[in-house]
Amino acid sequence: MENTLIEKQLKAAADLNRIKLLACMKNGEVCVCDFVDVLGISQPAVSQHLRKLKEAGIITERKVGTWKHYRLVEDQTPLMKGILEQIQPLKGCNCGTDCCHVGGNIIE
Amino acid sequence: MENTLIEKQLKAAADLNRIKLLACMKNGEVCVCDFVDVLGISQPAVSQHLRKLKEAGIITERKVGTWKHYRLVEDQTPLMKGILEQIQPLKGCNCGTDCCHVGGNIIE
DNA sequence: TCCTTATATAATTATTTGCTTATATATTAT
DNA sequence: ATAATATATAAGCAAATAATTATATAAGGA
Repeated sequence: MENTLIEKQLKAAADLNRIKLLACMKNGEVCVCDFVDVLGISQPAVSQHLRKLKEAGIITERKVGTWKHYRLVEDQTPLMKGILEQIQPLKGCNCGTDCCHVGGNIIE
Repeated sequence: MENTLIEKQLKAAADLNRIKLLACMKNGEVCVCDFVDVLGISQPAVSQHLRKLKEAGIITERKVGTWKHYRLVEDQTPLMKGILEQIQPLKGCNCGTDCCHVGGNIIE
């Protein structure tokens, strides 16, 4: 892996709020609205954090109606595999059966 | 490992100049004067980078006369073990037999 | 169609970070 | 003691980052 990608992924992960986002996503998909409560920051701030993680190739998204569900990509780089292993999953923030006040958070 | 330590170590590692410092130290000890040439930044800037790595518990130092030799700590956290594995050693920057214009860079 | 809801983008501001220059400290040599 | 060398710390500044508020876009329901 090149140093510039290493730097990009490290920078993306090196923020407490984004670490929490990753911790949430370890349990599965999460939608933006839920993150707002978890982090206590504004919705645009959450969107910007998610964009940074997405641009680093760490997460991906899926549109579900008006909502957007984010999740970790399956193929993590060796670097991110190691980092994600050290982040404890954070319960109670990911999409449940009534995520976004509708049902169904299963990836088709 | 706690999230705050994870964040501290990620932040310390998430900088291209500090990645290069770590890449140098993968080959062994390095002294501050050598880093200045490698990175093309001032001596105080190098000192500040090294301090950040030290405060994150990633590197340690050893005084040799007027000089200071820096090296990776032996006991890395699982997080740092994984990260360091992904950084390619950078040759030609670490202390050689005539490091700092004296001899002897062996750790006693 | 219009209104509401969920998210993204833009513009702005505040905070943090990384650099520089200047100065301080410590060790060695004269 | 004084001078020279290596490194650290302090102060100041510029660039990058993370937050906010305001606005835009897109989908769903009345």
